[in-house]
Amino acid sequence: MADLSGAETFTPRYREIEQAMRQRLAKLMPGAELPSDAELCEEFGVSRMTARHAMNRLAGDGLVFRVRGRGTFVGDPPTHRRANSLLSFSNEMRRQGRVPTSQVLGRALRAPNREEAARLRLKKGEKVLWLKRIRLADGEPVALESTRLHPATAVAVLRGALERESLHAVLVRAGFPPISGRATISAEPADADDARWLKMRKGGAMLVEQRVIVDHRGRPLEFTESRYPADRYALDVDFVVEGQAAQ
Amino acid sequence: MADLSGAETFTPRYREIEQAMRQRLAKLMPGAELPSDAELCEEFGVSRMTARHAMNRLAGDGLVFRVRGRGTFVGDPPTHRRANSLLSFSNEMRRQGRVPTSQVLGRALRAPNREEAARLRLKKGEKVLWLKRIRLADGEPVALESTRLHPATAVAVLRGALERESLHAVLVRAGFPPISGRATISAEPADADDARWLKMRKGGAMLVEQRVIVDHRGRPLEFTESRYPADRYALDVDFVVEGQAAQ
DNA sequence: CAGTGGTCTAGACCACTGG
DNA sequence: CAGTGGTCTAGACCACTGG
Repeated sequence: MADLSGAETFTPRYREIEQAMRQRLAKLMPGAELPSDAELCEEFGVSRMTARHAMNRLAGDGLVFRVRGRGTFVGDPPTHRRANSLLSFSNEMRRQGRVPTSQVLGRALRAPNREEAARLRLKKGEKVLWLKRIRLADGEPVALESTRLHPATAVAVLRGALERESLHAVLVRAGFPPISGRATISAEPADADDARWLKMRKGGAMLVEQRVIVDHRGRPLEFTESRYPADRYALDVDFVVEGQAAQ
Repeated sequence: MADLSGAETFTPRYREIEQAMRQRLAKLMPGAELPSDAELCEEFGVSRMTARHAMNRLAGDGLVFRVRGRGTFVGDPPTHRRANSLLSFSNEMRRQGRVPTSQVLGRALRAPNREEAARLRLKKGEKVLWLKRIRLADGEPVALESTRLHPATAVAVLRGALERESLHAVLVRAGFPPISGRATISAEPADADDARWLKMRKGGAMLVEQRVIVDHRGRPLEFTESRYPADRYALDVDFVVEGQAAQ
């Protein structure tokens, strides 16, 4: 049995250093000099490879930048590298001044297929909680959503009133706060299901988003496919041009 | 042993391994197993930390994934692009081990329409440099791109050999380095132009990306619409769940 | 010059997966 | 069980920056 919520206590040293530095960074000005690798080794009692591991992770996040021969410095203010933030459908619609509702088409605990097992990193024998919903804005159907959840969340989700409250709210309350994720966005022709539930023509263009959302330890919580009729939805993405970012 | 002969030619060992693996990856199926760290050490004659460095870079790019206790495997098909960090089309395709080419359909300096003037913040009387290209990967048409550039870039872009070099390379050389931007992603049915140039059925699903790219002062450099046939392209987006971001 | 980060070695122990 | 990737050590030489 996979205990997603369990007390998994091991934290690598580089992670501890990274977290300590994150806290320190919040109080410093951009451009301020940070301890050298050698100083970090001394302070945290680790070898240089371990200290570097921590600092290179922060550099990868854009929080610090490292200059050979000079040192390590606090990066630019976080408004520039503001990550794209995922709104729950409910919050997103409210922000647009529309009233979000959902219609639950199905909810069941069942055996995963190969893709579901891989995406959610299920162990052999674990089931997946499947959830299919229509998402509406002001009563108009805007998306058809298939969500597959890690079985650890099953009790909370099966009990939740998903017509009224957001899935993310249920997950947070159950102790599985979704933190970040990755989405793949593509286009597809509408299939019979799309046409039926979203009241559109079969073969019409759909925007399709598949996303995996993970918790604070990077463990997959949900794997969702959202299908939007082309004329009812679009996504905005901020980006940085490669090779022109910090350093 | 590291090559110490010439400073300008120095390539770290992990870089060499990384490049060698990139080439190998292009020929493998997603999910295929790759050499273990130990095997890479033997093959390339390096220590494990160096082999790991190379493979972890590939993992960071999503080209491979590593599973503790099992091994390292080829990642999902690479027609996906990390939308948060914008690669030039050319670099993106090269990273996937494909050969990028372009066919320029048109290039002209002309009066902007209302949207172009607004997006590029043109002053009254300023023209827009319009550029229409088919982007190909290994000879297969993958996108139809309409780019509108700020007139300041016109001289450089009109002179550039865009069949062979990337637009971004031309902009950088001309002193207009693209830094960041915002994209809006939607889906649309293919129109007659899409059908003609991309060799697809009219009305088929297209992934449509509109983006504005700005320079380091936030001034708009280009406004581009890219149209991808649904079955030949997808975008990846990393995100942070709202209200749960680290720090 | 002393100090910095970049690269690299040759080991080690660990948790984990599969047969 | 043997094999995997994750973590870590205690060294090393390097190119580079500044004073």
